[in-house]
Amino acid sequence: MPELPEVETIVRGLNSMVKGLTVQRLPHVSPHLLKREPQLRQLTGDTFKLFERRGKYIIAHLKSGKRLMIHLRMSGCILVGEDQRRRDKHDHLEIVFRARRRRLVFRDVRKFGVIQFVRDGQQETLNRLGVEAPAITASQLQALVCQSKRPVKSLLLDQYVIAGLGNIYVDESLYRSGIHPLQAASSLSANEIRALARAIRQIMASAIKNLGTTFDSFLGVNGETGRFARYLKVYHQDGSRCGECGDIIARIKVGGRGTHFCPTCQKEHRRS
DNA sequence: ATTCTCACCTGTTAGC
DNA sequence: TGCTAACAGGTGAGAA
Repeated sequence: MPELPEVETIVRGLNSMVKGLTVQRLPHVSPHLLKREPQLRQLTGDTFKLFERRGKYIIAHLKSGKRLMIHLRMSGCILVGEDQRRRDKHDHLEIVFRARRRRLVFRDVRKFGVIQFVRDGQQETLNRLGVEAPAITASQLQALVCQSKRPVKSLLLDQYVIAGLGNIYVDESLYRSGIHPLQAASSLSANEIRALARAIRQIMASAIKNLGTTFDSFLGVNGETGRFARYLKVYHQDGSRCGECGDIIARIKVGGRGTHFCPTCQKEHRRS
């Protein structure tokens, strides 16, 4: 499940492998992508000028002035290669470039991924996204948590509050800062807010450096796996022992999502 | 207004 | 052994 570090890894790969290339043809565009973006074939003849990331969105700037927005959701991945790979049943978009026999494939087992041109509605979504997770400061986080009684985990997952965090990195950030996922956001102490902001920045930086986390399916554009999985302390570690205290990592549901934490290191408390 | 729940989708896994 | 049912999860629409 690509979160910010995985998307950042892909964007860097695209800037190194696809930037400057012109689309020659689209040998394959799946109906379900066309349903979301009927104009997708307009990519033909256009040139990718630059790729950037906002939260978990990939934004491709085209020579025509159009911008293409890609969200990988659960299982989307982008693969770039030279060879004539045979088409996988989960490939939904195939782009062949004019130069260098290069081709790009968008593969998405669960079909949640979205590719569409940026129009007013999409621009509005981008505008509303919260502060970029790798850059969040304690004072920014303070201003965000004090307004909400939601469980801190739910708040951190809200892309319009903080952009880029998903289930893996939220669980890891809360563990590193010793905060219980169900703790009400507005009840966090000043120390906890400082620790949480620092944990988010550190974990984002480390995960980006390690090319993301491959838990089951994430791949970079070259097909390489992320290396951050080896540093996971709680995510999908339920039943194992906490590296700090030896207690058993627990798993609960928060906002409908699997949530992993150490019952000893992350205690819920009444107020700040 | 804010927050929660569910649908979307399909490969994997648990359970009978 | 073989099958079915539950599960995973990011987001947005609709409900509470």
